[in-house]
Amino acid sequence: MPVTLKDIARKVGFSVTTVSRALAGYDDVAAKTRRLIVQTAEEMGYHPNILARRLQKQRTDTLGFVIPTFGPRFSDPFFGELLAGLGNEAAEHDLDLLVSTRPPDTPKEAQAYERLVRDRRVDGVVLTRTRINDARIAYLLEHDFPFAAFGRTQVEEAFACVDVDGELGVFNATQHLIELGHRDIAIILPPLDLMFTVHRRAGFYRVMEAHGLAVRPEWETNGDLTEHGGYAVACRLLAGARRPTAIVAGNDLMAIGAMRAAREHGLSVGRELSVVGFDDNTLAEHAHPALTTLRQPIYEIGRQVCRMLVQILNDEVLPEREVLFEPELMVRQSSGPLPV
Amino acid sequence: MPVTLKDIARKVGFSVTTVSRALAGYDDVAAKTRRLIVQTAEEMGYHPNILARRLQKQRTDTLGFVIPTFGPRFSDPFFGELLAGLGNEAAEHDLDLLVSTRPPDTPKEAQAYERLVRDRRVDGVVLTRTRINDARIAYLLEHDFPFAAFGRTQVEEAFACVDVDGELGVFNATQHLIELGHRDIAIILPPLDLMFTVHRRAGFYRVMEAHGLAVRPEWETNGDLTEHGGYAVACRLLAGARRPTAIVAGNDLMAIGAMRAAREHGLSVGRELSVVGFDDNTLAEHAHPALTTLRQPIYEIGRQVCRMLVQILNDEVLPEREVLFEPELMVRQSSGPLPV
DNA sequence: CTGTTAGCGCTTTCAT
DNA sequence: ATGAAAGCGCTAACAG
Repeated sequence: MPVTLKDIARKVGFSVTTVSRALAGYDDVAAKTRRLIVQTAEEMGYHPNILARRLQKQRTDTLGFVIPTFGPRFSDPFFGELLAGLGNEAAEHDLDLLVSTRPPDTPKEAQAYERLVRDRRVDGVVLTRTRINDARIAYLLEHDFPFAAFGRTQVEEAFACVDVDGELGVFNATQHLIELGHRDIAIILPPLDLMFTVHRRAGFYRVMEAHGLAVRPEWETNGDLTEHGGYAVACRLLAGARRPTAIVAGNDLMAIGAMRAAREHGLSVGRELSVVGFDDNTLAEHAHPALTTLRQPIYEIGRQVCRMLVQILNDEVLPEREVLFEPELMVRQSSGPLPV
Repeated sequence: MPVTLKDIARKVGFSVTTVSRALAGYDDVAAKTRRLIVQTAEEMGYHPNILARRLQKQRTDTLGFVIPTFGPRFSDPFFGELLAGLGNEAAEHDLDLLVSTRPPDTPKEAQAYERLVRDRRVDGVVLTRTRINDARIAYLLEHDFPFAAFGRTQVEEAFACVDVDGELGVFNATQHLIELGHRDIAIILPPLDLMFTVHRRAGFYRVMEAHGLAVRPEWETNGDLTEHGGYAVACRLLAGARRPTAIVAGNDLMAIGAMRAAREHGLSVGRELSVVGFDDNTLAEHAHPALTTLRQPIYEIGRQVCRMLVQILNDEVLPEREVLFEPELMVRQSSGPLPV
């Protein structure tokens, strides 16, 4: 049986109240008494029952995070890094992190959020991969539940979020291709319901237009953010009558799939076909050829989102409601000059 | 303010106790009363305060999982998949999953476990990457705290665990290389303190001996399980006076690093140098060349470990204390016949 | 079948 | 400076 306040109180001959206050560091306890209590607690190996404390304080001191997964194999290293950032920051604030994995935009996912919110299992939640019409956000807003998101959205109400400037990123990456001489550029966008697709698509259109290039409709495609998806879409792209000379992929995983497709079509990546990705996950550098991509500081983003959520929970005013990071173009060997 | 039992009791004119029992499904409540109560609870939108319930029951209904991470970038997709298995199985038992990320075998990691165990934040924990002298296991055993592990170990006491037969795996993979004609085989083992290194190493020695081949000491190396680590070790291996014709890597990430090193040394992987990995993560299939590796059913393992832990928590007897999966050799293009 | 009473372990008025 | 008492919301032993 663990030691309770009552046990200590009995031992030192003071009331539970006084023991509680002494340990909590209130200043209305005699110095001598406090010393005695603190030392006794130490000796007895006292550790507060957090369940009791939580009930009393009506706070769980826990944050929730539902990771969007497709199959059982949630492979994107992206989430691992985000999770680490979130968790480490949470730990610094003495908060626990409750994690579950659910397929996005499904009843199962909705249930996971309901569980967190209406059963009050957590004090706040972190969202990622925001969607254009995001039921999660609507739900959280409606229930006035604290949250912060990695990703902006289009709802009226303002909420705390962190994002990477995907429009700028794709603009820069595509411009890099154009500077290399490419004109026939295809894009494999993420799924259309995702918010960051909107930005990346906008960046693509903006840069193409800026250079007087047309976006060929059959070259604007969508993939599911997996290697397999990228591979499949790239196969279609390369099987067409007219082939693009460069492909902008919505993330590194799809870029890797696209490179594989290129090889199978007998194209040398970086020479006959250029490919750029987005994320700069650890694979990118070690892929063959090394992948030109846009670096997102995911770990930092995780920390930042968490920090904002903590501020909300502490009723602090956020210095800025929306924090935008700039992706950094990492030029490697998967992109090269247009062969003449 | 959320609806409480008291609110319902007041409304229906029964005591809190009766309401509690009716809702809990006890059969000592009049059918009519129960119907009234259940319906009223429904109408009022009642949801139990789980904090109160937890305090009363002295159970958290939560499982803990500390992911071993090195830098901030915990990239191994391995953990993502394990997490999904764990979390989904936990959800089916109505348990929450508390996750944190800590560098293995450090004070920070020890603190994370103490937090979970002595603050009673969870009912049980899941371990992964067991170590030869595993302080975590010693700690949990000493405190009689329920846990289940992915990975065996060498402590006296028995505990519930799931593992993959790494000895068999490496035996088979290496045998595959030998059958292809390879004699000069190097191995990049995981760090020496990890338990699975012991098994994989044993498999390597056993198969080499079975074929009358010597293990050259300078070809038995260790890497840190990252692409970078595999790359660095392979570079050393390939810079030696005498080169191996095949490399067995401790996991897929290191194998990918090794392949990169090979390319930089002008070697064609699968022809001039064969490489095999371990895990079969999603990259393996999409790497270039596609990686020959050993498939571990990580997601299933996650579920299994969780299932065992749940059984322990329910005081059920485990059908088997140790569950061993067989890895499956996936032959792809990174391994090929020894060139003549 | 239902209610009374007690208690999980802690925090927090409010007296003294 | 300290203690008594109440209460967070729920469950459970015991009466009746």
